[in-house]
Amino acid sequence: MSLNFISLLWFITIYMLKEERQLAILNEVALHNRVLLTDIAESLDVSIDTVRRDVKELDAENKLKKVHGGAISLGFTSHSTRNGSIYALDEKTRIAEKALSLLKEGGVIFIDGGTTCLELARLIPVNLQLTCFTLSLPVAFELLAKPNVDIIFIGGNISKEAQISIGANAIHQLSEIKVDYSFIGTGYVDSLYGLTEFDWDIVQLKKAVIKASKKTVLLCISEKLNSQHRYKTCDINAINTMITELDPENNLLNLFRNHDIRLL
Amino acid sequence: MSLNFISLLWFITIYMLKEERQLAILNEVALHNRVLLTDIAESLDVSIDTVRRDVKELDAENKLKKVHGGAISLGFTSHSTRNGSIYALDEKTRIAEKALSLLKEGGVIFIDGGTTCLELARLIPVNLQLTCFTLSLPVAFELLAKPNVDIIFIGGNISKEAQISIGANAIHQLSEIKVDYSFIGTGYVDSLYGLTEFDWDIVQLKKAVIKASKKTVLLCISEKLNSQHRYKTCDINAINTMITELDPENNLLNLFRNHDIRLL
DNA sequence: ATATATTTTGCAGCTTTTTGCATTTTATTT
DNA sequence: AAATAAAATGCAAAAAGCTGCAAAATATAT
Repeated sequence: MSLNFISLLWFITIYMLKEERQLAILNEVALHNRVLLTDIAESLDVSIDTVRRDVKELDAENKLKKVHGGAISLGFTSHSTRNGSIYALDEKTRIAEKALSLLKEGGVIFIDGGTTCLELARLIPVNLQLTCFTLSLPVAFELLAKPNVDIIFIGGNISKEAQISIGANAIHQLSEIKVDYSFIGTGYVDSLYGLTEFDWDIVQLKKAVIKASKKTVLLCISEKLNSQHRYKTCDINAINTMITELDPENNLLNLFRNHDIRLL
Repeated sequence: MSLNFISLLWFITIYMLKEERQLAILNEVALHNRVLLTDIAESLDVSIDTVRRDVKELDAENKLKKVHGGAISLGFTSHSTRNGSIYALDEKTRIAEKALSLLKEGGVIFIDGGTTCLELARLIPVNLQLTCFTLSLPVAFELLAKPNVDIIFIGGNISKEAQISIGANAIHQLSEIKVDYSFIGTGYVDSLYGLTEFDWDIVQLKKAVIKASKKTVLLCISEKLNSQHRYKTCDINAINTMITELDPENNLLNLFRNHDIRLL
C-alpha cells in the first residue's frame, strides 16, 4: 500500500508508467497520424530503445503501425474516412480541438454527423472514457478506434447523402435519452434567425437532439455565420456554446455576444 | 500546387517517414491520375532515386501503375473498404454470388455482420431495388454505395470487435420487424448441434434476427462445417437455406441432407 | 520489513535499412 | 542512328533496428 503511494509520487514527479507512456504515444499518433521515435524519446525523456520497444508492442497489439523511424496511425493507411479531401479541414480541426476541452472523463455525449463533428470524434484521446451516442455512420466508425469510448448508435433509416440515421425511429430513440453535451453542426446559422437547414427531416432530427441534451454545443466554421435557409432548427439561445475556428474575441462574432451564449 | 502543404510539412518537421511520402504520392496520383517522378521529387524534396524506389514499391503492392517517367492511377478499382486482407475471400465471394440469386426486386432483407455478409452487400447489383436492414456498420457503409437500396440501421450498443449493434435495444428493435430473407453468418455450425457461437450476446441477437425473418439463409464457408461451441443459436432446421462455397452435391454436405434445408 | 523473483530500462556492439550519388544500361524521341 | 531522358545498378554514409547484458525498478513471497 505504501508502495503505491510512492509510485504515485514518482508518477507525479518524473516517472511515467509504461502504460501511461504507451497511451501518450497512441495519443500522439491519433492526433498527428504520425510520430518519430526520436521525438517521442525526447518529449517523454526516455531512451529511444524504450520507445522502440513500446512501439513494437503497440504494433503487435494492432494499435498503430510501426514503420522505419517512427509509427503511423492505422487509419492513416487504410480507409480512414477522410481520404477524400475535406473542405477547410484546418479550421475544422481547430474547432474540434477546442471542443475537446469540454469533454470530461466518464461523460455522456452525443456527436452529430458532418465533417467537423467527425473531426471531433477523430481527436478524442484514446485514454478518455466516454459514452457516446451518434447517428452518423462515419462517426461511429471513427469511434471504433477508441477503446475507452462506449458507442451507442441511434438506428433508423440511413440517409445516403448525409450518412446518418433519419426518420421517426431515430427521433423517437432520441426522445428516450439525455446526454451531458451534444456536439452538433448546422447548415446555416444567424444571430437573429438562429440555426436553419435546407432539409426539413434534418431539422426534426436536430430538434430531437437538442431536446435530448443538457447542454448543446454548436461546432461551426465562421464561413457559415450570418447565413440562413428555409427551415429553422432552433433559436440561437438554444445553443449553450458556439465554437468556431476564430478567436472568441474576433469581431466577426460580435453579433452573437448579446445572446446568452458562450463563445469558444 | 496541391503538394504545397506537404512541402510545408516537410519544412516544419525536417523529416518525413517513408510511409508518409508514399501516401503523399498515392494521394497525388488519386487526385490527378498521373504524376511525374521529377515533380514528386521536387515537391517532397527527396532525390529522384528515392521517388523511383517508392513508386516501384507501390507498384509492386498494386497501389498504382508505374510508367516511364511517372505513375498513373489504377482506376477506380480498389477504393472500397476492403484493404485489410479477408481470410478465404475467394470462397466468401463465391458464397455471396450464390446468395444474390435469392434477391428479388423490391424485397426486404436483413444482412448480418461478418466478412461473408459484407461481401454479399458489396455484390448487390446497383440497379436492384431493395430494403435492407442491418446492424453492421461495415455493411451499412457498403450499402451507401447502392443508390437503390434503402438502408435501415438497427441501432444499439456497438461492439468494437464485431462492429455491430448488440444489446437489448437492438434485440427489441428486431422484434418489431419482419423481413423476407435474412442472410446470416455463424461462428460454428454442426448438422447435429445446429448453429453455435462463442459469445452469448451474439446468440441472443441472432435468435432475434431469425425470429424476424420469414426465411433465414446461412452463409458459411465449408471450413466451419461440423464445428461447435458453447452457446446455441438455433437448430439446423431453423435455417431454410445454407450456402457454402462448395457444390451442393459435395459429399462434405451429406450430413445436412437429412434436414429440411436447402443447399446452394 | 526484508529478501527474492520478475520486469523494465539503457547501453554497447553489430546488422539492416534507407538514401543520394556516380555509373552503366535501357527506353524514348527526333 | 544519334540524342536525350529514364531506369537499373553498385556503393558508401547515415540512420535505425536488433540482441544480449547488466543495473534499476517493481512485484511477490517469506
